[in-house]
Amino acid sequence: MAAAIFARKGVTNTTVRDIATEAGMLSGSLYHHFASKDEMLDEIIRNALDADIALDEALARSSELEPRAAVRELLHRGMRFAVDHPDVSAIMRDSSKEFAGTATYELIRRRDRAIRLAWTRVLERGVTAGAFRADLDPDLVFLAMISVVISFGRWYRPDGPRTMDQIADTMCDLLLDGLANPV
Amino acid sequence: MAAAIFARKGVTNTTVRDIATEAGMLSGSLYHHFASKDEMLDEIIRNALDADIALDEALARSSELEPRAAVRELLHRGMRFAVDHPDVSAIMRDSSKEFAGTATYELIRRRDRAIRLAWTRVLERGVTAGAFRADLDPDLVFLAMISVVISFGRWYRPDGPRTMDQIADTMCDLLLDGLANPV
Amino acid sequence: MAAAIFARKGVTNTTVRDIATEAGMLSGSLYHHFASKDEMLDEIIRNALDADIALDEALARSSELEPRAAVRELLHRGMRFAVDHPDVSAIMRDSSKEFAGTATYELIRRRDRAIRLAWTRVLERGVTAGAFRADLDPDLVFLAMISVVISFGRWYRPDGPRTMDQIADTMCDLLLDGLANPV
Amino acid sequence: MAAAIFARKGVTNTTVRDIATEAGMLSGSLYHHFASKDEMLDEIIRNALDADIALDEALARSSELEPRAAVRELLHRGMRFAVDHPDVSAIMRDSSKEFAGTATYELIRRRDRAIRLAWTRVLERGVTAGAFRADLDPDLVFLAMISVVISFGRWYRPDGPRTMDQIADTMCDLLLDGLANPV
DNA sequence: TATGAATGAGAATTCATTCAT
DNA sequence: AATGAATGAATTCTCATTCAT
Repeated sequence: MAAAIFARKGVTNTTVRDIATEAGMLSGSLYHHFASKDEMLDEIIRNALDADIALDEALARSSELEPRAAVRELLHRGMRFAVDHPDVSAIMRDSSKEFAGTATYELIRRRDRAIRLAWTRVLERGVTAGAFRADLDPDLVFLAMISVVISFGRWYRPDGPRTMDQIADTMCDLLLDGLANPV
Repeated sequence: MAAAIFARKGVTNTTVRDIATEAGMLSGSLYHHFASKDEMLDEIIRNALDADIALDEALARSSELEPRAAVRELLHRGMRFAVDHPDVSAIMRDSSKEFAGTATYELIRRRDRAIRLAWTRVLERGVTAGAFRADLDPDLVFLAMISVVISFGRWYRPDGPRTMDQIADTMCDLLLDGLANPV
Repeated sequence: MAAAIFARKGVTNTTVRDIATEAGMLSGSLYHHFASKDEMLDEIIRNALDADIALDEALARSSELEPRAAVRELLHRGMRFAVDHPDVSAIMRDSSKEFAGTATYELIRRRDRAIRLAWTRVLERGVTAGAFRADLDPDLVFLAMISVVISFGRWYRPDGPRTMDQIADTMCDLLLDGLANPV
Repeated sequence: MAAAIFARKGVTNTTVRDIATEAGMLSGSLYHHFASKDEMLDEIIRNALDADIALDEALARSSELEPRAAVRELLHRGMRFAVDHPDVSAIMRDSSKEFAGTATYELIRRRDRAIRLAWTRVLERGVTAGAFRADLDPDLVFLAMISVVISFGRWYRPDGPRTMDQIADTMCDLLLDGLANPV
């Protein structure tokens, strides 16, 4: 509820009164449920990320999938999060600068690191296995892929013409095999 | 000067006093030079975009490059803008929600449309010429590529180990030919 | 409360802090009760005028009084308003220029028109009935009488030596029969 | 020049920049001609009133006119001032509250007293001479007449259908002989 | 739990005034 | 004399937060 408003207007531009009105009460009443606006934000972010971070960290350790399938898995997972938590995705993508330096922000950075680690493992294993090209800087490959996932949340509409899975598949096709026809 | 602070802290979180202090004066003194905070932002965005939009609109009309070269050109152009105007890039990427509905925002949207049109033309011609795969939804290809360009501004550091051109080239290699080794 | 300060110092010269201090609170606290300084003024004016305008408009339509009695009635009514709403009278008389162009100002002009219409009807009927001189420009007669009513609010003191009714009666005597002794 | 702006917008609502712009210079440049905004106002008022006050004070002492003619003279004189000094009239009528307590304001009050004195003398002599009715409170007669003069400046337009002298004559007719037809 | 009144620390903006050039 | 940059105090308004009821 508050998450949706944070996502729509940005965290700073959302007033406590905005949230209270949406919740059908007065702004002072919110403080019976939350200690502060910051705590509301923190709870929203934490609820969405805690399970996700655990998963990412596990993923970085295990993952026995074949390289191409692993890439597909990671891309799907990334997009799935944006679909499951559209508000939190929007807040992290568009507003996180507004709370830089807070514990909440650190949580987001921890997740970013977990994701980077998981992807890096997958990309390394692909190269080692000969499935992936060795001439591409793996940092940049990661950045390209995560860019697609991050931006996905910006334009994806659940009621649009393509399902998330179709989109993820197409993006995988593009990233794995390229836009160009083989010569 | 103001642009850098807007970029670093977000537009709403930047106070007029922040800008004035950075400029070595008191907040009221700024109004000798600008009519309002909004006007300051508008001038910053407009200065950066006016020339760029003209270029994008021209590009959408002409461009006789061979498809692969055209994709390289567009990616370079996009990243070049982020390098030349890092603050404006950051503001547009992270803060534009904060001034949705203003004339300044409309300017940004106009540029977005010009860019989309230019890319779309290039991708269509590539498919027609047989250079690009016809099985990939061109909207999604565009979105993948623009995602890479947008996110590029988020992590690129001018004093980093790779030049912008190297990064752009690698991203083109990836997007054109794919991550996977041909079988 | 706010009305008295507006009346004493003028609207522009009254600060929100002035009003808040008088009300025993801080300036920001006023905004719990009013959306803006303008709204405060508007409510003050509107509360005083709404009923009065209705009355004036009714008066312009009906009124079957004998001409001399009708003039007395109008003069009494005008002065009565200044006595009942001394602050609003003062604001309208001395400060209305400060909010020219607002909806509040239009309300005042609407009342002015209603009053002029009511007076004009009375004066016309008096002339037709032969009770009033036909050689005096009725516009000027109206302006003379309304001038007396408007200025009345400037100097009348409720605790002064004469009651409002006495004053109104004297003014009627003067305006109806003149200062000079008949020859 | 400044007087016209003060008159139109009110003193407080007129900025030094408004005046400077009208004078074709920048606000700082005005201070080579005037020490302060207050001084500008003071000079404007003083220029108009100094001669007038002297005249009023002389009038209060001398004046050998016959009572009816004296009333006509005073009314004409009052309206003449409003015609000759429309801006100063407007400032005194509408804005003087804004500078209550200043030396400039005292000057205005001094003129008010001189005028009241002159009128009072005339009215007293008229009653003594049997030309004016003795049953009308002379304070109120004065207030009625000065009200007409003050308000005159509010609505008089030099390019209107009636000249000032015609208006003054009609007002004298009304005030001296009354609105009602003699019975 | 909820209300509604109040707080207090800013926020953007205005404006008379100063002053070096 | 005029400019243009800067000042600093004041103004309206916002908003997270508190607290008695």
